[in-house]
Amino acid sequence: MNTVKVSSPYIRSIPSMVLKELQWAQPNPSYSPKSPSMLATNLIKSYFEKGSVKEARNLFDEMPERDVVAWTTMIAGYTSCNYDSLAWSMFHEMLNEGFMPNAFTVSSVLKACKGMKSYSCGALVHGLAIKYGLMGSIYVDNSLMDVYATSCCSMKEACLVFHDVNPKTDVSWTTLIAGYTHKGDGYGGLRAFQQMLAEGADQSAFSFSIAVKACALTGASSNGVQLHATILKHGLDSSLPVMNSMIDMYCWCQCPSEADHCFNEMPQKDLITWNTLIAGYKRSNSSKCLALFTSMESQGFTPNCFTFTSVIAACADLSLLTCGQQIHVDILRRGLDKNIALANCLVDMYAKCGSISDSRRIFDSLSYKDLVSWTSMMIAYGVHGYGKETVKLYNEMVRSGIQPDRVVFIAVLSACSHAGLVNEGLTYFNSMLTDYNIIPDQDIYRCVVDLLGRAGKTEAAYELIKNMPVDPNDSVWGALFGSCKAHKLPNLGKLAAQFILEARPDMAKTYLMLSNLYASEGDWGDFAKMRKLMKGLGGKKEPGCSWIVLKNDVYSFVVGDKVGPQMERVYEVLSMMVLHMDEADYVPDINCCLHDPEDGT
DNA sequence: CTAGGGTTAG
Repeated sequence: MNTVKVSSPYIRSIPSMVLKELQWAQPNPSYSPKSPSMLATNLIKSYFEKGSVKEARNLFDEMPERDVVAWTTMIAGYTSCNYDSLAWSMFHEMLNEGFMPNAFTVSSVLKACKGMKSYSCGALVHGLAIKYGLMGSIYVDNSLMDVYATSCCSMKEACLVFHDVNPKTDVSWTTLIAGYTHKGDGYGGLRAFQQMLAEGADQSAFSFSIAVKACALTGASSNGVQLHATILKHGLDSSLPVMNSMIDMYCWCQCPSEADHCFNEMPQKDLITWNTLIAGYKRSNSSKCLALFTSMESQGFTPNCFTFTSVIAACADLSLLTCGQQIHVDILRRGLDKNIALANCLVDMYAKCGSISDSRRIFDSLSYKDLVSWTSMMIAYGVHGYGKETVKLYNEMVRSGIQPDRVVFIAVLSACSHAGLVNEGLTYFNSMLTDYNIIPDQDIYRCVVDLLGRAGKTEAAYELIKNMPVDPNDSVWGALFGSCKAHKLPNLGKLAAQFILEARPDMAKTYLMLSNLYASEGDWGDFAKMRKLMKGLGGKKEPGCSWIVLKNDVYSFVVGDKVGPQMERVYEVLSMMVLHMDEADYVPDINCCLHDPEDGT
């Protein structure tokens, strides 16, 4: 017999080209299918590999006989295409039809549990793995650890599993380190990495890249520098993930020249290399972020959603509306506008560049809005002073079934405080505590103190501070100080200022306001003391600046600017504005202005 | 025949 029997009902959905391949392969004597479904199983796998999920499913549905391998292929295939819940229901169906899962099946379905971040699914499979005697398979153990690390808030469960893995492989260690690191616990990740070294486990590019990521999270470069040396010693600097991680670490640890050095020395780069450095510079030097973006295409790299989110955020930081609009066009041209994270970033950019109607247009165009979309739009309204709109949006969001988080409450509370919606704000604060069990942190307290303080309820704000479960930080006291200043409560103000200066002795603004307060009371001794302390800070305080974009150039101004292009014209316009202010009987409050008493500016 | 870990945004 030299042809494949094609009478099986499931074979008809196989494309004729593939059939030819199969017929050609058949005479090969080494080819001996172990089960009747093997051909179909291999095809299912290749369908998944090229993303043809529907075709894979059709073929599976038409198989007259399915074995555990076919089922496992379906489960693993769905997961590899990010259809984790479909993988999970496949597993259910398989059990219902009486099949016994093997180690392959269990590790595949555990990967689906990880994708769903489902602790309960993971625990259920854990139980089944014990029942079927599959614990002890290194694949099962490692993937179970991974599920627990991803789905539990602590690493306790993952560590319990890890403890019993024997022998531990570099995969086990990498999974453990990644568990801590992905939770944001850089020191936990580093501790696990050190333990791994102490136990003499094999080191790989995998474990190094995640360990370097852990260093990035700690924000201190000392560990990272040591790792860098070890990586060079092991010759692992040829691994892109390792070096990309290294660039990221140097950026997070404020070592831009080291990040540049790694970047320039890399003989090969990928898109992630570029994106990592671009994202790093977005946080420290937005102009350089834009410059890198401009040069990446000439080096043969095509920007993606990651690139654009950084670049759009850089435009937002620099308030470059025209630049942001041009890049937005680029995003539309490349069809990336459906990416939700990027769209959220655009909402933020337009708001920061003063074009709130564009923010709203993008927000409305989203077919699916996530928590960040709602938050971005609420913050956009908030900074523009549209408190009522923020509150409206909050209510809409809750109605649409999205659970607000800490950041949402910061947005709502600060919007309420700027719009004078005291009672609404307090209602949301209570709802946050009782309906959503969010433990208020310093930022939330600052918002509530500000809410009360702006409304003139300074004493109530002070009472709240006194009853805080943790020691209030300088920004909480700062909110109270602002209220004391606005509502002329010098004694409480002095108290608040003392607390601020205790935590932040570098706050020039606070010394100034405090000295003005002493002056108004005729307390010239304390006045002089404050001025002296302030002078001691030297030029540490960065002056606030304004700027204007003309054509493609940004012109920025600070107080007392004497040189610069067309400065005479600037001062001309300035004096005209002062005239207008006088005409409108506007008396500016210069009490909070920073000025140098020496030269009278 | 079927299974595992790492890097970039928000």
